This record gives sequence, C-alpha cells and structure tokens, in this order.
Amino acid sequence: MPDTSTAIHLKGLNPEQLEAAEHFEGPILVLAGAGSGKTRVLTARVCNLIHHHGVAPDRILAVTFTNKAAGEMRERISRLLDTEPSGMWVGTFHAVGARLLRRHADRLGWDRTFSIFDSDQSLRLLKSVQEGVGLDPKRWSPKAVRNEISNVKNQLIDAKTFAAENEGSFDLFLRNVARVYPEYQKALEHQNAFDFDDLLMKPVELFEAQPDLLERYRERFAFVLVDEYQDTNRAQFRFVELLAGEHHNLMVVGDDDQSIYGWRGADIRNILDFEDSFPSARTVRLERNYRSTERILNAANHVIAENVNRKGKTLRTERTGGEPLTLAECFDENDEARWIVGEIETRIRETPRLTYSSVAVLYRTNAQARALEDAFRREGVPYQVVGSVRFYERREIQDVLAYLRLISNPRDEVAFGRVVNYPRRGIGLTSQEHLFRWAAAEGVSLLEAAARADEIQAIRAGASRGLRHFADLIQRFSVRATQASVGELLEELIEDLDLVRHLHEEGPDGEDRARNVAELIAGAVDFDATLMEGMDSDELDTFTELDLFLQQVALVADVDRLDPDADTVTLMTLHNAKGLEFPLVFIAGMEEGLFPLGRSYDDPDTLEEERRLFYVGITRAEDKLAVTWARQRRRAGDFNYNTLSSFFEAIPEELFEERKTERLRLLSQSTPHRGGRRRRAYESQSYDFDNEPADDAGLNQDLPRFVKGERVVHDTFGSGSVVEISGFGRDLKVTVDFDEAGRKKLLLRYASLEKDWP
DNA sequence: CAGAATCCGGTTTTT
DNA sequence: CCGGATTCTG
Repeated sequence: MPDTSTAIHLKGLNPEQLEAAEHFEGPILVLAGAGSGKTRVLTARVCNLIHHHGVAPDRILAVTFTNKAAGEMRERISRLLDTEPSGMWVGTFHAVGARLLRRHADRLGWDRTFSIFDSDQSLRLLKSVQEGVGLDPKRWSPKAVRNEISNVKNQLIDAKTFAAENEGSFDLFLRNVARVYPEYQKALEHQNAFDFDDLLMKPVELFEAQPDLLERYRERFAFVLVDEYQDTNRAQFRFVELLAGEHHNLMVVGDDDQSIYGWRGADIRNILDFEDSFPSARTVRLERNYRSTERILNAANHVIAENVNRKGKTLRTERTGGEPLTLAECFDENDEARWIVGEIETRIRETPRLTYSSVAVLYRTNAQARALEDAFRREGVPYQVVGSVRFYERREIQDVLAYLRLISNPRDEVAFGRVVNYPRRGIGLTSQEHLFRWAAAEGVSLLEAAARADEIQAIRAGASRGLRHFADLIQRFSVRATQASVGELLEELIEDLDLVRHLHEEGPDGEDRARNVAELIAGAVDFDATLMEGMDSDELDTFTELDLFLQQVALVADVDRLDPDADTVTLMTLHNAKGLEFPLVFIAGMEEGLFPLGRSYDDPDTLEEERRLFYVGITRAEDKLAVTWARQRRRAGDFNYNTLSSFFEAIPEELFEERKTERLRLLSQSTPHRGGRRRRAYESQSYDFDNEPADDAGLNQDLPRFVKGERVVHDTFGSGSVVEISGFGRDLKVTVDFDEAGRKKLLLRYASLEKDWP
C-alpha cells in the first residue's frame, strides 16, 4: 500500500472523497451532492494521477461545464503540484471540440480558419437558407427550425439521415425542417463555418469515420474526467464513450438532482444508467455538504424529495441549526426589488464580514433583471448582471467581431453581410442582391466579387466604389493580421473605420456602445495566445492568434466573465448559478406560473426539471436564503396576478419565517375604508389580499373568476385548462390550453368561457 | 439609399 | 414592452 497520507492534495478529504480521489483505473461514477466538494475531488484525483501514479499530464483530458471552472481547476492543480500540468486538456465540451476541429478540420472538408457561428449567426444563416428553399421565414419561425436542427444535431442525426427519415413525414414542420437542414449544413460548409452543435457532433463524426485518429486520441487521453455529467447530451455521451471506450479510465462526476439542461438535449439517463453503460463501474456517493446550514439543507431535501425520477440521496451537514429562511410577500416586481435591496443593505450593515460580493439574487427569467437593476441603481448598491444582454451578443461587439471573422475567414458570408454596409458605405440591399447573384454565377467569394464590383453592370457607381473600398479594407487587414497582435489589429481597425465617432453619432446609447468596444479592445490587448493554457507548442505555431481569439470569444459564457474581485452583488438566472455559492442568496419571483414556468405543467419530466432548478437555487446559499414573490407582476406588457409557487409548499413551516413588505401592509390596511363610504359587497372581496387577487374595483365584478389550472369550457374551442391570467378589469385575459384547439389567449369580456364542473 | 414612422409578434433557461 | 421587419418619405 503506497503511502499517500502525506500527499498535500489528499489532505483533509473525507473517506468518500478520498476513495474517489485515489481511484486509479477503470470507470467510476461520483454522485456528488450540492456543496459536497466535487471540485476538490476532481482536482485531487488529477493530482494523484500525476503525482502518485506517474501519469503524464498530457495523457489527461478533463471536461468541465464552464470555462471558468476549467481555469480554476487548472490553477488549483498547478498550485497543489507546484507546477503547470502542461499538455493536459481542460475545457468545456465545446472548447475541446473546437480544438480538435482546428487540428483536423481538413479531414472533414473545412479549413482550419473556420468560423464558429453563435445562435444569432446561425439564425441569420437559417433565414437566408429558408428564403433560398422557399420556406417563408414569417410563416415558419427560423427560431423553431433552428431549435429543431439543434436538438437533432445533439442526437447525432446528420442532415442526410434526418431528411431521409422525415421528408415523407405527416408532420409538416418536420417535413420543412427536412428540406432546410441539408441546405443549412451545406451553407455552413460553403462558408467554412461550424455552429455550436457542430462542435460536439463533428468530432464524433471525425472519430467514427477515421479510426486512426480515434486510436491516436484514445492513446493520448488515457484518463478522461467529466464534470457535471448529469447535463451531458447524446453527442457528448458518444464523444466520451468513444474516447474512453477501450481503456475505460473514465471518471464522471455529477448529481442527478441538479440536472437542469434537459431542454437543450441533456439526457439525465446518461448519469442514471452509467453503471449499465460501464458495467464494472464503481460508485461513490458524496452526501456530506460543507456549504449550507442545516435549515437550508433541510429545505432543499424536502423540495427535491417530491421528485420521483431520481437516484435518491440525502445531504447532511455539520452546520447544525442556522437562521430560518425568509419568505417575503411583495406587492409587485418593483416592491420586490426594493425589498431585496433594502434587505441587502440592512444585512450588510449588521453583519460584520458580509460584503456585497457575498450576495446573489437569482431568478427564473432574464426579464426579471430589469426591475432589480432599477432598484439597485436607484439605491446605489453595486451590482453586476450575468447574462441578460450578453456582452459578446451586443450589436456593436458583434459588428466588430464580424470584421475580425471576415478577416480571418474570407468565406464567412454571414459576417460579410453584417458589416459590408456598416458603417454606411452606400451599399443598399439591391446592390447586395446583385453582388450575391454575380458572385454565385461567377463562382467567386463575395469578397472577390466586391473587389471586382466595377465589372457588375447592375451595380451603380456609388455602391461599386463602396464595395471596392470595403474589399480593399478587409484585404489590407488580412495582411496585417499575419504581423500584428489581435490587440493592435483591433485598435487599428476601429481607428480605420472611425467607429467611435460613428457610435457617438448614433444617439444616446452611443456612449455605452463605445465603452463596450473599448472594453473589447482592452480584452484583446490582454489576450495572449500563449496564455491559452495547456496549448501544445505545435498548436501555437499552426494557428494564428486571431483564430484563437475568435474561438475563445465565441465560446465564453457570460458567467465566465463574472468579476470575482469586484465587490458587487451578483444578479443572474438560476441556470447561471449552477456551481456557484454565496453566503446570502435571494430567489425572486417564487410564483406559480413563473417558477415553475407556466408551460412546464404539461409534462411531468419538465416539471421535475423545474423543481431541480429550485433545488439548485436553494443549495447555492451558505448561511441565509430569502425567497420572494409578488402578488402582481408585469409580464410582456400586461399584469399577472399570482399565488405563491407550489414548489415552496414542500418546505416545512418551522424552517422559514414569513414577512410582508411595507407597501403590502399599508395597502391591506388602508384600502377597505377608502373614501369613508360603506363598502360594497364586491369591494370587500376585491381588497382581501388573503384570498383572490385584487381586481380593478367594480370593473369586472360580473365576469367569472378563474384560477390557474382550472378546467373551463368554451363554446367553439371545447374544454381545456387555464394556464395564465393577465390584464386588468375590462382587459382581463385568460390563456387556456384547449384539449383540441390548442393554446388560446382570450379576452374574458368577449369569450363565452365557463367553468367546467365535472 | 437612409432614416423615420408604424406595425406585428413573441415572450425560458445557454454553449 | 421590446425588437425586428416593413413601409413611407425625403
């Protein structure tokens, strides 16, 4: 028995953690509950492989869920081993896929300077493809088509197979997708681009088609580790299976209770059935939680116990007791936001070591960030929002990046289309049409066509000049890209385009936009390809800094950009909060219909996933959790009346205290006696906050009242159930899921809707 | 061709 | 309520 007791990387691990960390060869599943120290285990195991078993770092591949997690892992390993694990690959599935494709794109018919299209760019391409095959983008939402293609790709179904299977389908939508998908894929190849899903799917294709390559990488990555395994989809599973298929040295770490990405193809069965896929697998359960107080953990355990489809485990903590949870009832979303900000300030004032950065506010949808941001800004409490309007998705950033992509990959037509007339060069849609047609006829790239614009009869002199000028600009910078750093390139480009002036002329947002561009430049100046950790030396020679920069930019998640040093409160969606922890956590919008989201009732699996999301939220909290809900909330323009989420009802009363905001207390006291006149019968009901939500007094007294979930009958649509109620008084609207007629939004005033008594 | 005015439709979560 | 697309106007 080798003596590992002194090894620094194994110090302080509990017996289960130790068992996992010391595991050497063969498959192992680590079921790691929230806050059970799985990152520690992963790093410890890597250190142990290198330090104790003498495994060379370059034989190890570790896949993480975010780039940030990858960076942290690498850093911790370096610290523990006191040396860089050089040659080890650590990254997200997408980043690892991109990296493989950079090396071997030529085997698939792509060029190594390929572009990576994000969802926005995919959508643009899809729109033009739809137009090309005569599928009206207004009748058939490109978004829906894109989602379908994305789903299908995540299941590793290629265009040919999909078309063959669905061109005769009874489902018109599938038949349409069957027409579009192959053309879309052709267009991607023509433009030398991959979309996000290709980054997962194409490496699998590559390995399956080229046994020599697979052999090479199987040998190279003799040890494979996968974090957040519960969120892997079919393509990711296959990728892992291929790599580890022979040696089986595979460690997967995950928690079925935290699987929250089913909607993007993640298959919870990957983790539930791991032991079937790898029969000799060892299983280690980590159920000791080191993060949260007993009260918080109890609440979490009660919530998740409602789910049926799970392996089942119960987290334990040694942090007995703890402060009770708070459930705060608010009037509306602004009241809620104010209450949260107020509560943060009070607590920071009263708690010695509590800082803004120890606080997070979590919510179900990005739209909820708005009211919160307003309140934070008004009160001057520092905050940063993750997601929402993602940095790299901002218009001005995308514009600049499109230039870079075009410089790097001259075949990128999406990028071309985006910037050919930005800033204005007098090239209108008509001229672009002519250009496209001419380029297609001549069989040259758009860029070449632009350079020879004077040969195109249909294009007028002004536009022609603009086009030639544009082509010249791109060409000059393509040359420059081979000599200059990305930072320099970007600075010169912005200068050349006089972009800052253009942005300022655009109006009130220009200032912000210019600042964002400046931030992008700063990021580019900082970017140093040699810092792309774990880069093999041959890769540095082969790929240009620009390609690597664009790749990195395409694959960062917004949460990766979270600044941990800034002393600010963090605002983000529950999805983004996965893997993070904070002493003080707020979960806002705990309302039926918002969380769980209205449409998740249809399907029990989806509802369970929503519940897991709540579980993830609760378990982010170390010391204190506060949950808020609003009686009334504006959503997409009109008002919604809410009740407390049924999810919360799973939490036993002794675990939380209830509070009401000042606003709500005032309202329920004063309104019944308003005006001093005698109350009418309907008013007493209208202002009774403990029962039905308030109506605009009297306006709809004679309209029937409906509750969510209730069964109703309509004269023409038949029967169905109420999914949402919104609007005020005369404009009271109900959304009903009809059994036959589908989902309809009805104005109650007109709709002959009645309660359906069974 | 560009900018303003107007209309329409969608609206969960993300790499 | 927002953004995108379309239409109108100079």
